[in-house]
Amino acid sequence: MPRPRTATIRDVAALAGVSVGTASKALNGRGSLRADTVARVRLAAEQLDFRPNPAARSLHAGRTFTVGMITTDTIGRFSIPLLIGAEDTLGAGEMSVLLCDARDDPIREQHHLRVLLGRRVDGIIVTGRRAGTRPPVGAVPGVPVVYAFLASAAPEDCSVVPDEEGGARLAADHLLTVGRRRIAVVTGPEHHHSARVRARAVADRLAEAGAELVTPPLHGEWSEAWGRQAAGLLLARGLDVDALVCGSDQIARGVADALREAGRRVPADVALVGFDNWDVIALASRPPLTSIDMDLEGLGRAAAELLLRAIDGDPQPGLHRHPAKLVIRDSTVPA
Amino acid sequence: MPRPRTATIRDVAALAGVSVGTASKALNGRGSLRADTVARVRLAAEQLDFRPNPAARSLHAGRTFTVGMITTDTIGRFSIPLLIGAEDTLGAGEMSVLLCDARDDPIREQHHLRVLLGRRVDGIIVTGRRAGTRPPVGAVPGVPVVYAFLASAAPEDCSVVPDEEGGARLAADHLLTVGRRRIAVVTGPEHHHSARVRARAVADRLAEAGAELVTPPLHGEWSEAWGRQAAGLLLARGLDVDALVCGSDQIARGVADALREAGRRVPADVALVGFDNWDVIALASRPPLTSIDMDLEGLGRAAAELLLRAIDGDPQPGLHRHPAKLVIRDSTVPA
DNA sequence: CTGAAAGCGCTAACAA
DNA sequence: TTGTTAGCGCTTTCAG
Repeated sequence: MPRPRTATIRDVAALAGVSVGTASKALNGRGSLRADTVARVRLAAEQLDFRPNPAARSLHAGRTFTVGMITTDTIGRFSIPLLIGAEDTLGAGEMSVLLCDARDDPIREQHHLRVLLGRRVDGIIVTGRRAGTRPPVGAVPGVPVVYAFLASAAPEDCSVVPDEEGGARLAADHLLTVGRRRIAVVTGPEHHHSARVRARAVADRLAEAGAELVTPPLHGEWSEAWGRQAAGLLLARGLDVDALVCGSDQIARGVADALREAGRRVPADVALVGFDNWDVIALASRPPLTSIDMDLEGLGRAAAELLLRAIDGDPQPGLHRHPAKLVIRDSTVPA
Repeated sequence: MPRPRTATIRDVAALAGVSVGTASKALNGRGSLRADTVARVRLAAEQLDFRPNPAARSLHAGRTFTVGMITTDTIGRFSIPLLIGAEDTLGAGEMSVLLCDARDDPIREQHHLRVLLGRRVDGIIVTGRRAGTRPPVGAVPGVPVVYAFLASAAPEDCSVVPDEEGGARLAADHLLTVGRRRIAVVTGPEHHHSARVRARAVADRLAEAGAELVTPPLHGEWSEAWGRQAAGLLLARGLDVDALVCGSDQIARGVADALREAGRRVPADVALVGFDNWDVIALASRPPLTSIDMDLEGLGRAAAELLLRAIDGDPQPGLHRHPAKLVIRDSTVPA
């Protein structure tokens, strides 16, 4: 099945009546050529729909104009927006993205890393499911690596992470602004970095405003079921709470359901802020959830930009925080 | 920033004390060489961590061992599992995947197509958000294309789609098996291909069993809100229904919530089957949803296999249906 | 201003 | 059994 041979620069040169060298210069704007020569070559290239063979180009340039993206997060909820953002800014240049899914398996990750290096990618973006930090990928001689969403444990590596603390402060801020003072936190497992960081940030922000959490953070799973259970706990204790900051939209939605079923009104009696701004959850909730959006797509773009700079010889090592945004919906401010 | 030059085959040959041609043969098992020569070359390659330069290999072979995957579905809920499946089987060989996100924009799609062809990919997988068929991508001279999840409108193209009809029949079958006879359908928009196909398949299966739908399919949005609304409608009409097949898990979850809040028990009074087996929804529902799983990851693998065959000169044109699976949970069979 | 030729790293004829 | 060489498509000196 011989693919119709794509036009080579020799074909272009022949059609334009020049040598290959001249054709190359004309197409790349190198050297100095007569204007009409350039025009003739350009025309010939156009007619033949000439596309330079990237293999040949790479062979010469020592670059592949390709970056690898290796993700640990099989589920994809977090890596997808990241990937989209990264692909967007990389594709805007002439970079393409090689995708690898390591499925949370260090062996597979190492395998993919070798494959990517074998393919001579110009750079690598590493991402994965939520966690505080991760061990750096192995030795990658001369190929820049940017960690996105979760940071490398090596502080000199380049990492871009969501500003979870800032996001949590935004949530607290917002609740204070709408007049709430008796605030509690319902979040994920205590051993989970995000859960701890966000809870503490809320507490800190309240402290700055002269308030404090009504009760220590309630830790559980990242699930609606835990949200329902936590709401039950709070109600059973008879706590006087007028707002909750939840560690995820799923938790917030569970809380909303349980409160409604217990006859409490959201937000009239209790205002609710979620985290992640995961539309499927936040919009389906009754009422729709105010939520903190980590702007993962923007984070992906930022990671891609850092990688491009590193590839261009201008690395920006260290930890970069990407700001979160507050998205206001009915669970704090009724329509 | 000169990357530490990776070892070339010349280095290997020099270290092993042979010519490059011999080294090449030794490494690729070509020609006939003395065993100890082969061993010596292999050892040298090992020591130098030699990786053949793919650009050079491509230049010679006229292949890139790369396939493009171009997705229209920005949201990613459907394309992600597909992508994972495809990446899995492609990566198992020596193929890598170039990812492109067209964001549901024909212009971007065309752009990415040109980029992929410019990169001389060996094949292309096209996927996108749910719909019946889509216009074939433009002329792709000699590069095999497989459409996954949604079919090309051109019947001679190779497409792999979920067997939605079979899935819907599974749902009906299951309800009949657990003794339900008064069955209705709540699904997505009437103009939506999947909604129509699934509803009709349920009706057909019931007809085969000598039953019929209690009421014509209820069409609405693919949302929980519509599920709640539809349940309200059914209750208001006082219909005697003992099971519902829903067009999506979201609809099913909305139905479940509304039924519960109206005092009906699921599944004791009304059994519920969803569609998509989207764990976030199906598991969070009260009760967890029995659902039809389209096995998108398997579908992605199937698409990749078809593409590999086409690349190897053995194309399988036409429409291929990938079977769906029934996943039983509490909404039809209580724990 | 243009052409000829070398070379990027590798494979595959062909010679030895 | 091994070495030599041409050539994949392109860019880039270096001559002309």
